[in-house]
Amino acid sequence: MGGMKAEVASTITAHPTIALLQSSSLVNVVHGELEKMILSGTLAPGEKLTELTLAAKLGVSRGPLREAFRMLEEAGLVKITKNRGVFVRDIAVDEAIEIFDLRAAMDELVGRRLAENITGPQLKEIRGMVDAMERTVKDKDAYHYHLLNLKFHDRLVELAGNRKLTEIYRKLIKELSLFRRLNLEDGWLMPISATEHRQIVKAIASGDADIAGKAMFDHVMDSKERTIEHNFRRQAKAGATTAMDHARKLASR
Amino acid sequence: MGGMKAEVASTITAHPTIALLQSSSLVNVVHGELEKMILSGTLAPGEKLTELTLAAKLGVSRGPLREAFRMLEEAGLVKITKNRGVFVRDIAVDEAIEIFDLRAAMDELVGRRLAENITGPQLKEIRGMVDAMERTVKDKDAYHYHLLNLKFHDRLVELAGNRKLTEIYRKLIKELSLFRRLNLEDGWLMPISATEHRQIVKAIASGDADIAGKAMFDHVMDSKERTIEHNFRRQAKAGATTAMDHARKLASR
DNA sequence: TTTTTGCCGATTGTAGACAATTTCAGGCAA
DNA sequence: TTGCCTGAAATTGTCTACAATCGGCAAAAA
Repeated sequence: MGGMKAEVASTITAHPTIALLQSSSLVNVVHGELEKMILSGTLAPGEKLTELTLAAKLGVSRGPLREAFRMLEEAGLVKITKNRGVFVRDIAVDEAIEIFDLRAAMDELVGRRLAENITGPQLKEIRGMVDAMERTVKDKDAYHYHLLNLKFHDRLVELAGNRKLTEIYRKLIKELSLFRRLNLEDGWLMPISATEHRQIVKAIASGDADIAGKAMFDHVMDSKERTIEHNFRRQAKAGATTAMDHARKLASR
Repeated sequence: MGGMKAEVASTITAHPTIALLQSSSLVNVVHGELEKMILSGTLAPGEKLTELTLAAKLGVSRGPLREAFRMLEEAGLVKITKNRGVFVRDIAVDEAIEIFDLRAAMDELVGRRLAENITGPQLKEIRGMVDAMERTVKDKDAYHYHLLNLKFHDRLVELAGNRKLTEIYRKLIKELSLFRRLNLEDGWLMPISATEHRQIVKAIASGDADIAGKAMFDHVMDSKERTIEHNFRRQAKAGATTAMDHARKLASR
């Protein structure tokens, strides 16, 4: 009976279900759950998150919930106002522009790194992703195009091999998702975006850091222009004339 | 007495002391206090932060403290391990390198923006900062040089006019300060760094975005090389001399 | 009416209590 | 010695209770 413990002790990772329980406290679960709800729009920008209500809905007490709130605040997904409560954050146009500009600089770095270091199999992988995206364009499947687009860029950043860059990139993408509630509405720009993706891969494959960096940079900036423009059209339909001029002015930088 | 309500109602901000109390809860105060202690080294990398002990020392209960912990974790200053506790994070060399690379890309953006948009008074302001730094070089005052250097770069980022960029830049700088306590020991590179600062200002003043961006980028990358190199030397000598002795030795040259 | 004042319900801020887990010392057997 | 069990102490995870604050409503004053 004393001989079997050695194998157990040498096990680096326990059963996946056990490892899950070890890492996840209520705070982590609640944080993940809230993040999902916010990113999916179940909890809309501006919406108030009442502690007691949410705690009851999630089946936890207020303690863990409040800790999760603090994490989400630091991540920029909610805003906490003392004695008033927690609200899903709303990203204004000018902040979205700032994020795009920052992302462009980061993606330029990504392009440069990939041009210098990407391996054959990795190149094949991202080519496959572009192929998949083009198929969704043919099918006019805007939803899956959107998902693949997110995945494509996320993977590129990941392959650049800078974990801090990846971490911040993802944070920015999450914040941006609070700006564009247009997720499915941007189908009209699919073909353009898809073409640019081909060019990006080509530039990376060429091994020229300058060209690859510029391709990534330009792609993000184009994406910014299209998104802002789209947003301004939406607001125009809603009747906000002053905001529209402001948005256009900011976008023309 | 019925005529004064309009002015009162239109008052945006109350007395500063009241506004302070309105914005700062125990969580905010504790968070700020812990951040100061971590950044100053009072709480050293790797150190364990025990809830009960800290709560007693700060005079609060565990609730607010735990919320502050979550904020610090999200900011990358501490690491929380379930059922084990909270630890001041330790930045490894490879992570420091990643941060420098990322910072370089961001500062390149800063340089480009400043070259395009900086105003006369702003240019004068940063020239003044460079002057002040050169005076500390002459005085061999490494401490104040260090402070001015931080302030100089922070101000440049701020002047670039992208709040999201500023926010993330500051977060990175804080994390970087957890990478070995070299702060005061880097006096030996002051003259080089100071010269590069002049070049940066000159490049910005020229209005050429490419040149200014490159000046900023190169400066950060040089800084990275020097810091990493310095770190290696310190580790090599680590056995014989303490950090204090090492610093004194360098300063007395 | 219009404005103001005071109260009440709802919600958040903080503290303390209890449960669960880890850590570590000491003893025991191989 | 080495390894492992065991149990107590320390520490963290979670919940509940109480205090402080805010927003709105109704009654009183102008």
